[in-house]
Amino acid sequence: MTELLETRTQSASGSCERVNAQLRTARTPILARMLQTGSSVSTRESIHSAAAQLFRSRGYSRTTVRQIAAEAGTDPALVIRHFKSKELLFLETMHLTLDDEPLLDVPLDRLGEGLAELLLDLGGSARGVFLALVHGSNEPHIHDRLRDTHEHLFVEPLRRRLTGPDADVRARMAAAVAGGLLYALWVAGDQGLLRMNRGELVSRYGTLLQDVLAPRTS
Amino acid sequence: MTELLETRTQSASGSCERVNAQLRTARTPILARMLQTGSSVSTRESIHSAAAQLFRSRGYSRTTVRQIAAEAGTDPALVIRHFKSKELLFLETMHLTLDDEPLLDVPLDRLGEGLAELLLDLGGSARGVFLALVHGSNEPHIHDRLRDTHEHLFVEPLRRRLTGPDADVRARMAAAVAGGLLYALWVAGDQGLLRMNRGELVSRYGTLLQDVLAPRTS
DNA sequence: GAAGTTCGGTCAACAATGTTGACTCCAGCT
DNA sequence: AGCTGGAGTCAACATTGTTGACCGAACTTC
Repeated sequence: MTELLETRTQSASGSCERVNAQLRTARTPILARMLQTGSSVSTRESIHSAAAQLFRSRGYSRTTVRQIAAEAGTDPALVIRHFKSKELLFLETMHLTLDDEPLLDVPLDRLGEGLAELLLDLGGSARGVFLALVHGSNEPHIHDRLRDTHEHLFVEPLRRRLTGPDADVRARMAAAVAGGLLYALWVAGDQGLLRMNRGELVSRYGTLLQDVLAPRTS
Repeated sequence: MTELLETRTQSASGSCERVNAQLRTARTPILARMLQTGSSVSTRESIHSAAAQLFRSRGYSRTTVRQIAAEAGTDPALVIRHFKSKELLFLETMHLTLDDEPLLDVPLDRLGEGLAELLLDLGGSARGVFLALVHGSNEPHIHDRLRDTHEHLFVEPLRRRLTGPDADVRARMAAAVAGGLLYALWVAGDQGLLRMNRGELVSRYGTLLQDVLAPRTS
């Protein structure tokens, strides 16, 4: 019964990295063992990538250590042995970074538009990591991670481009607006915004963010 | 006598569906139960309020059915028997509402400021419910609840005050900005914003929201 | 008034979860 | 050869949400 469930789950989530990982651990044990510490590195790697994929797609509470172990082709106990706990494994796998060059390259009077484009092109794995962090941030350590992420993903790059006594406040407000867009789209799932065409959303949010970053003196 | 009991229950709970459910279940024996054991209705009530408090303060995943039962002075099995599951109990207890009269009373050119004041005065139980919904929205039904809440807590009251072809878009963007403020303060925990004095935050966010709701034609 | 039904309450159990400890196995060093 | 240390396996633990069996009291029906 359990095997049936596991194979079903595995075949349902067919992934190239998973097959490779399994081949690495299962098919070439001799070769792997010959290299230094043996299959330790590669199983650790398998666990890491399996956990990253599962946490991203199913969130923290809905992915189980046994699922991770099955996906990585190993034992639940080994998952805990390598990374001390499920939470530490989560923290080690869920990092949200984005290149801030696009934000630093664009001229200052187009910073809002650049940020809007950046946010609305953000998708795929970034969405999964962001949602996993937000949903999991009931746990104190995950909350800390989300705070740090917000700080050095949004606030710091923006503040670096601004000047004046209230640069910090403007950067934080723009970061809040940026986070609010991701919140509305991904967390709350505002269908009205989701159905808008990208161009108009970029334009409207671009000018909005621009006004926050460099307010017009009316 | 029955009416008296019912009104008491209603005023204590404050939810239409719940009252109907109680009327359905507690049809006949309600009077005698109150006089004799006094347990049936009041246990349900105890479970409800204990669950509400625990969900608000500790979130969905960190509060356990056994904790709720202990707090209500009853048995874990009874918690499930009254409300079909932990998730349904959560959905029945976690309602986020706010009086929208303050938003409807204020003149249109002060709507942004009014909303900003409303948001920044929001605290206490509203914070707990909001965070519980956001954190728990990994679960599909809780996600639906959060979407509905966002829609008829922010979007609808704002759109009702706006006119023009893009009223819906402006309302949704303002709602996203509002949600972004709560996200930055409560979910991400932006220390810079948290440490700002309330007056300046109200002022800055007031004009920001006002610009979104009724953009200045520059 | 007696029998039956219903419903709240209690207890024990279940499967699934994260985690730990005992044990095996094998490479590399002394 | 013998020892050490680390990777892997297996069985167990406590805790979680949830269910089923039983109990007792009260309302309904005869």
